[in-house]
Amino acid sequence: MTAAQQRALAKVEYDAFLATCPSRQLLDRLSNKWVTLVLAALGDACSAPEDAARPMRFSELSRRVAGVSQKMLTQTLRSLERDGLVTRTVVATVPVTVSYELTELGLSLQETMRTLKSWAQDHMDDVFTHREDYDTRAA
Amino acid sequence: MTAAQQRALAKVEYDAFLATCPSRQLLDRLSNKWVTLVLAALGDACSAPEDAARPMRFSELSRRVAGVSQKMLTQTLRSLERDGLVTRTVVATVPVTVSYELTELGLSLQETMRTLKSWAQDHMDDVFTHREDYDTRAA
DNA sequence: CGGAATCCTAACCGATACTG
DNA sequence: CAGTATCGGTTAGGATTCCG
Repeated sequence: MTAAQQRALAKVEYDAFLATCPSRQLLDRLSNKWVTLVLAALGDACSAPEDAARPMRFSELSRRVAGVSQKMLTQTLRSLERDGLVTRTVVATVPVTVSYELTELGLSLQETMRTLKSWAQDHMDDVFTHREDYDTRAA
Repeated sequence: MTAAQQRALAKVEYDAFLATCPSRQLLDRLSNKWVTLVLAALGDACSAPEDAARPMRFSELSRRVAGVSQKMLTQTLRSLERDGLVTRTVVATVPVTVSYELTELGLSLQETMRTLKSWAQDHMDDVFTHREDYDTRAA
């Protein structure tokens, strides 16, 4: 019996509020700006709904998620791949072509990530106002 | 004219994909495990829907978000307060009583954070399976 | 093009001690 | 109880260089 099968039988109740819960580590990895942005980017590569989650190349992602270093993009994509959220496809052209695409699992999370990104954009002004108020009050 | 008024007139289009966009910094702060857990905790303090977002005391939060240090909890709560996501109320008892509660702004984000936390819990087993597969393949 | 490997600094963050 | 302040280790993550 594999470890996965043992877990399936165990029917563990995960609770990220508990420090030692495995889902806490997962939440940890997901609560990361690059993870959020990469998943959001892979989710809305196109405006057309039918191919909203088309595969993107490394350089394309790099441009879309402005400011991300090569190292962080690679690292982020590797962890997403390992966790089964994205697939990595290599085409042996010269030079090599690598494309990343959301899996079904990744798709189910990407909606939340896009919501989070949108929230930040939509409420930036509100937050600015509150900060000014807070800083004024403190001074 | 205040800076806030100027921004309101400017009707800026924020885009967190841009490195210099203010919303990127905000997304950065929000993409943090303690922020996620604290907002989630403040959001489902009770199981009853009518007071699902009741105020919580510092020590209560500290217990709920297991493993958080005083320092990080304080720091997280301060930033959330400054950004207008939570309110901090001090009652001058002996010893002092401090309670935190989500604002309307915080409430609007808390749903997303709870979704994220739930996702991590619900898909932990999927992720485990993928990791094993990935690690086996690599070995 | 899409990385891997190295170095190095800035920040995060936990532990501890002290306070009103 | 609910913090503040300080120290110090760990790590995140940028810059650079090299490679198939």
